Amino acid sequence: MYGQLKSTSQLPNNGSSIPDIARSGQLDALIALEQIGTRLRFSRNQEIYGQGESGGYCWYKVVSGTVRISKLRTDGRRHIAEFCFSGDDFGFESGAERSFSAEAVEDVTVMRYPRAATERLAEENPAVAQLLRDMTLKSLAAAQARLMILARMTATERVVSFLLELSQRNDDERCVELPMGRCDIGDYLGVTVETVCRVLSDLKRRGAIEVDSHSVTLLDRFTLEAINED
Amino acid sequence: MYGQLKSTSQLPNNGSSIPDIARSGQLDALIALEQIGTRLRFSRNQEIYGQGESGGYCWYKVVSGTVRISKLRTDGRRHIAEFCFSGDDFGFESGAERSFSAEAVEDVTVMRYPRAATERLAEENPAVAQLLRDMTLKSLAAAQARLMILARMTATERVVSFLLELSQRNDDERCVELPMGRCDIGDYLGVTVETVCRVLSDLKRRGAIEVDSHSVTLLDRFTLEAINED
DNA sequence: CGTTCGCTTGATATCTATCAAATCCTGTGG
DNA sequence: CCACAGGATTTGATAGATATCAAGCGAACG
Repeated sequence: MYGQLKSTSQLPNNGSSIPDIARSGQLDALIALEQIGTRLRFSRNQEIYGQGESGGYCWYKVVSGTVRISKLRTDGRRHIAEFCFSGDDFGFESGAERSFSAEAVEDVTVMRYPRAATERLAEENPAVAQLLRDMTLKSLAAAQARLMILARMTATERVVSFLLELSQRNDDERCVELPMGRCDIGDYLGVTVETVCRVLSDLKRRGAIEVDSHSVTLLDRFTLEAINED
Repeated sequence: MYGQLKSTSQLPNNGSSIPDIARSGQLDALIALEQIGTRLRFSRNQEIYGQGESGGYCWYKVVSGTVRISKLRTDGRRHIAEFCFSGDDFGFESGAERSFSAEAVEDVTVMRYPRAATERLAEENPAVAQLLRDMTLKSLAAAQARLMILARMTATERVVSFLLELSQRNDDERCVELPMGRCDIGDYLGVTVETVCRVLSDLKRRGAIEVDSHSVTLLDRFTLEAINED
């Protein structure tokens, strides 16, 4: 669906033609970015990049599959900062050293973009620069929304907000795929695996959802929205 | 210390001189941004902008004082996403509508920058664009670090990480000023006021800190760092 | 001087983590 | 195709942490 686009004619990669590129819009910006990317495949649980790795020198886009961005603390506690699905960008970091690691939740294909080339492109093409800013802003908004959830919500509210979030990213509003395990969900929501299971079972008992190992069907959206209110 | 700079000669605001501005570096980018800002004052608890307000059309920088970025849920629970001290930028949002409000914790002076002019500047001057991206990236990193804290840490760990965070932003490493109330701290850390008090009292009993209503002295940094480990 | 608001402490209730065990999947090899 | 091993999921019992409710204290302010 995604991947390396072939329409190269009007987009020379050398930096000598600023005026040409500067006039292109968001779409051309996207195409220009595609040009400098490499397509990569990772299998289940394989590491895409590791915490502490020196390579803050690129960023990524999920082509297909699911990626988790996580951090392991010295005491063994793990936190998942984000799940990335196809179309999502990840791997932006300010420092040179990665403070998170990225792993494939299931078999995954990603595009990797070198940072230097991206910066160059951004310098030449304001539309690219704005695109990058928008991507970062979007990530920021998502992180802040999650701050709210983790700060104050109960386990049930967290799980429900997670299910509703996933359902909004889906074509099918009723059936939510869960490519990640219960443990991943727990580490994402800041609760234990057991709590995730108990909440799911409880929602099932109440008739709000149907649970399967790798998918959930939202039966009573009204109840779920009520739990999630706001 | 901050404020509207006076050295205007080489920085015309009309958009007709791209080459001139395009060659300037980060410092000039900062100066260029200062040019388009307005200085404003707010008194304690006064609203700088409100949740739901249409004006995502500007962003701000704290000149002096402390600002809190918060969100009020329909059920009355409040969450503070961020405290901003002098030098900090705030108010970046992707949507047109504000999803958070900003209020003065104490008497505060800020610079306000209109978004349209900023965007124009970013389009003309790649250094400005990169500066904006870096600011956003910095906010993102801060938000993700806090995600970790809120997701998995105990009340004591949260309070200690808060104190250490504040002390790092201070000149005086030992004495931490607390311009915000205990309730604000609780809403920032995702715990109740009572819990904040209890943790502070406990740390005091253990000899790790000295507590005053509006300041804390870090007596035993070793113990504090140990609690905060990682 | 009294009022009010913010801070602190205590008692209890509630929620979630932890520990333990049973059951269900999934992939593998026969 | 089936049996089996190992991990993931689910459920139960209990302990621990924090919220909630309640009351006392203290400082700022009219």
